[in-house]
Amino acid sequence: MKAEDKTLRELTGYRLQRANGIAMLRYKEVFAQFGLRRTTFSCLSLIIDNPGLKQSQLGETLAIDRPNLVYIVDDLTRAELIRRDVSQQDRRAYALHPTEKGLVIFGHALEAVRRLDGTIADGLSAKDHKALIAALDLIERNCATQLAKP
Amino acid sequence: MKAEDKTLRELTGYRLQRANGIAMLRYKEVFAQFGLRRTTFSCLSLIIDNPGLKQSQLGETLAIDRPNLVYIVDDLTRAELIRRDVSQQDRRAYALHPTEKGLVIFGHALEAVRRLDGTIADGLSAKDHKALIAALDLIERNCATQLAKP
DNA sequence: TATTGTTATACTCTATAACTATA
DNA sequence: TATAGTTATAGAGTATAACAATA
Repeated sequence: MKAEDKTLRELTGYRLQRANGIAMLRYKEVFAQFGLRRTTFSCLSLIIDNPGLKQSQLGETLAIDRPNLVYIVDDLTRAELIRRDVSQQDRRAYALHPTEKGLVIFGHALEAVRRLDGTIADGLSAKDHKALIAALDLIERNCATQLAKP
Repeated sequence: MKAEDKTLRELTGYRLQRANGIAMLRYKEVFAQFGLRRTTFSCLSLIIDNPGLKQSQLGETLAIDRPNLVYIVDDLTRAELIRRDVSQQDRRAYALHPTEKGLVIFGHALEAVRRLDGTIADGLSAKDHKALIAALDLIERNCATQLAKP
């Protein structure tokens, strides 16, 4: 027998968290099929879109603290999906580049993720889907400015 | 200099995860003001809405595995927000009830969470907000049925 | 001095297997 | 045998402080 969550159901944050929680389980399954996790998938995508990227830029874009990137980048490097070259401009930093293998695997993973993306939003009209994305962006902006205040 | 996330931006899951991630940081701040965490807040809410609830029912409703509930319920009990009475019908189970203190603290926390709920959705019309909730529910249902298949 | 990446560490949430006591 | 709750443990993601090398 399930319990009533009527108080919680009135809260936008609760709905957001529930939808995100269960959706991420589905994405996790897909990522795993390619030896990836959510974080390694996102980082690989960014490195492909921005070859030569530094870890600090990766972290800034994805809101991942620098210490936590170390393991993620190690993971991608061990899997030979990216290589780390010492930056010519700044010998403290690494320039991250995708390998051939990284490009191929990411291509397949992205295809599968896009398929999943379609199924989780199945039943939403194009217009409603656009409104959903706009609403999520608004929430992100509202929360970011509120966090930035102090 | 931030990196381009143009590939990721096309993905519904990425938008959902970003919005949820940053929103949960805001909720976390509010919960902390009342000595709560996201999970203890949700559980306390359910126990108040369903006095006498068993842990197994809590877990079923919130999709929290039974082992993980032990610490959550311990936490609420230590804080004297709930009490655990051995169930009369089934001596293996505990009937969970809010204490007076639990009711008062939850009341204040709920008020603050509702205020935050308003601010994170600030800029959404009532109609758009309703559409957002409907879209999140649809995603949750789509993902649940897909997970249930196997 | 400030920044890049690193190490060490800790907290939260989640996940599985194996146990106990009741049913 | 099945269920309620527990213990132990491990995997993820996230967070802070302190350090070396470089700018």
